[in-house]
Amino acid sequence: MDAPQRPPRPAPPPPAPRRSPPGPPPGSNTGDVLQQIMAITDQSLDEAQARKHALNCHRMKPALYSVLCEIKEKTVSSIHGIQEVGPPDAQLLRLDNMLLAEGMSRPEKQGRGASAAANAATPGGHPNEGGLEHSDYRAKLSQIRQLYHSELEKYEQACREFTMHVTNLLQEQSRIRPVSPAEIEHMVGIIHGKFHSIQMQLKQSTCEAVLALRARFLDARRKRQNFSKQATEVLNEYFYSHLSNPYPSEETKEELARRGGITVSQVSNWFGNKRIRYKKNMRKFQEEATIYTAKTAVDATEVRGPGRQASPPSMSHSSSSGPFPLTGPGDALIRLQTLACLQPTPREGGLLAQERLAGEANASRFTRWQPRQCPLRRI
DNA sequence: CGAAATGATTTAAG
DNA sequence: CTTAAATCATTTCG
Repeated sequence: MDAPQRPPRPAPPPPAPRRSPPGPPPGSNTGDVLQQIMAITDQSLDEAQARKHALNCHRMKPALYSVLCEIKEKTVSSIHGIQEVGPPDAQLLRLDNMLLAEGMSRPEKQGRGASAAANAATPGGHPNEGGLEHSDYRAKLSQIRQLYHSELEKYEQACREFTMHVTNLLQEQSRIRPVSPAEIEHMVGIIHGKFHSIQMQLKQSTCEAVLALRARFLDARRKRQNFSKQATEVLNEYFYSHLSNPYPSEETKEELARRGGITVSQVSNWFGNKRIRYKKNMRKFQEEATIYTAKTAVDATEVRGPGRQASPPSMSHSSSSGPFPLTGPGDALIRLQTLACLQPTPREGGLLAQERLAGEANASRFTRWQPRQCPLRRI
């Protein structure tokens, strides 16, 4: 069975097509070879090994090898030309950054980054919330992370296996045909590129999942809860006692936030909502206004609580509102505005009333935040 | 259950 | 950045 190397004999015809005695046209030769190659796939491993061995020992092998070398010489330039092109992976970079920021990039550690990000992303977060919601959120985040890493690991292992397989194959083939290490490396690079794109898809979908989760859990609109009585009271108190200029300064906001047990952002939100809604129709707030102005009046005249009124001296008697003691003008203000709204011809009457009031009760800024008449006006 | 109330966000302007 | 205005999503109320 061993066919030791013999000096190449003069010239036997090319590796005769074994299967076609009648001699088909030479063009079908390659087709024949292809067919055989395909057939190898179906053969058992033993057969393949045997065939390989036979091929290795074939007497024509050196000749074939040299021919292949020649062919390669001619095509090597083209191979070089196809050198890997560095794909623009700016997107990948972005995804990586995001995953890193989301605490996704470390395998099985505590979701530290995610938790921090979550806290940072909820400015209006109540101090008490966070326990239950966050555990749920973190559990789901961890689930995503786990899936992500198991998939990643799977892909990486598959990539390694496939790379090794291809490398072995090429090394095996290098006995038959010339295969340079650079070519193997090139092939490995291609394989890695393919797996890289798969990984990118994985990262992208992970990012999407995280974003969806975030949108679902961290959007405070979905988990809104009304303020406590205390907070509402504090806010309304300030609002109606500074009706002429309901724009608390930053320090005042902090004070209100502290007293109401809410955040400064929430105070700002509240005042924004309150101003616009009060302006929208003041009639609705008349009762509330009366209540709170009366309350502040009581607070201002009678020292009810020991600490209650002592701390905010700048708030209790607003210096900007002028000298009126809050209850009288405040009340009158409400009445007048209400009347103005109820006038059949609100345009003139309302403006006149408002201007007269403004003139009487100082408040040059008074008219500023109430530019429009009451929305009763329909034209 | 539907409407009102309400806190938060988005959009646009300064 | 702050704010007015519009809008959203939820909670509360009748």
